[in-house]
Amino acid sequence: MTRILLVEDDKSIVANLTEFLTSEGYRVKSTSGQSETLTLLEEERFDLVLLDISLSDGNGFSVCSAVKSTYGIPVIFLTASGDEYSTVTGFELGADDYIAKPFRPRELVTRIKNILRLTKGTGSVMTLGDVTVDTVKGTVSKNGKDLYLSALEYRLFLVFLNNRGAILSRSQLLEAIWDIAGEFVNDNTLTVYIKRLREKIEDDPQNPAMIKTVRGLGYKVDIE
Amino acid sequence: MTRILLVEDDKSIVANLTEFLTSEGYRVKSTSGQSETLTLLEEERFDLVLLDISLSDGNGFSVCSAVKSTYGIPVIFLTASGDEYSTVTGFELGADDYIAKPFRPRELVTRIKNILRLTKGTGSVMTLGDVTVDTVKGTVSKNGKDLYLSALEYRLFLVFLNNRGAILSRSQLLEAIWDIAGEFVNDNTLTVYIKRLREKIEDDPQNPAMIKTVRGLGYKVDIE
DNA sequence: GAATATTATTACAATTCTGTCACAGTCTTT
DNA sequence: AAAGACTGTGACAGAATTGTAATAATATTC
Repeated sequence: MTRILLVEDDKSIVANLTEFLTSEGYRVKSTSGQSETLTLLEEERFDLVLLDISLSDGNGFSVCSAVKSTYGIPVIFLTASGDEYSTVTGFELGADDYIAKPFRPRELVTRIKNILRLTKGTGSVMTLGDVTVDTVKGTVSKNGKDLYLSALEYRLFLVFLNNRGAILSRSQLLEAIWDIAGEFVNDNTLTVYIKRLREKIEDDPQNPAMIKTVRGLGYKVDIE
Repeated sequence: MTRILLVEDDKSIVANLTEFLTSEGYRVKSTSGQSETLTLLEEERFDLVLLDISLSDGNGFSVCSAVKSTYGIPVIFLTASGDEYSTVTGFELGADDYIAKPFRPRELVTRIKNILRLTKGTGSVMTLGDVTVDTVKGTVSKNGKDLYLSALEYRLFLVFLNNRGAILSRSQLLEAIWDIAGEFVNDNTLTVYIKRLREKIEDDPQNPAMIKTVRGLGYKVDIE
């Protein structure tokens, strides 16, 4: 069920669009003011925002940047035709698409589907057991609780995540992490980092479930 | 250097668009037939395809699905105005955007930039100026030379990269980075991090080209 | 079981990161 | 031009990271 927030002053457009989008299987809520919109966004989760630029109190631009940066929800601008400035600025503010009024409802739906398809791919979240990595934000969490990995631990973890099942040799791992300036580091350095990483992500670091030792060959990730 | 393939029968449109897009800094090649297009795509790599639907031999739809499935290059449809069928079908075939003729060249450029931004995000490598971020490896480089960003600097940079063009307020940025435990940090902390980040990624940190200050509002990323 | 090789752990300085302060700039308004 | 608000900078301690060495633990081989 896709939830759409329609931010629009014009009552007739609200009525028409709500009816049409609902008939297309979307769940629609509408607001008209800037503060009202931001309040509703805090209370409820939406999948997409349809945003009229000419809001009565302030303009839609500030709402757009707030929506994009805080919630990461895709935004489609509804704009008066011929208002090229709006188009350009809208995109620069992070809008994902815009459509000029008057528009055909069917085209709007098509654009909605398209944007949802395009933006879905941008959120890159990987999981290993109960550990989640958001590579877009650069954050790691375990059971919803945030973990703090240092820069090198983070990169080491990513190497494992992107090579699940493969046995990674010491030299491969060393190369992957410490290749920055062709510097040589102690071979044991890796061992220590493995330990530190395990201590942060494993339930029982002494009996690691995620990063397994393959004696004589290296390390590998077993589980999905 | 962004390479665009323009597939269009109308010679005057080809001439005009080629000139305009070239002046905008794009590299443009054009073809007119279906087979010619597919041949050129095999020989050369393009970043984006502008595709007229009404090709003389066969229609543009089959070219579109070929481009998307074989090469994964984003496609923008050029369509006759009012041809709603084209719009809908085009999107369903995997087009990333469409624009109705006659269109303003500037709007086309805006859409081109937008699509490149949206589709670039899905891959693992993002660029801002001469700085490249590989979110799969967790590495950052500038002109091919590796940069070392601390964990927090890296996350701050990612926030900017994923919200290009948007003005990000101090509180938004603070929230995005220091929200891990709901701890409160000094407001100036962000200022200092901005400075440190600029010192690592900017050519001239005193005159930042990537992370711009928007006085009274926050910061934003301007360039592509 | 003893010897050996491999991996794990602990501990330790050197370095870097992190957050804050005080103050120096800069822009805007009056 | 002066005042006020906002942003940038340098410096500073405390904390964390980073790499290494020494030592312990474990598995493998003989």
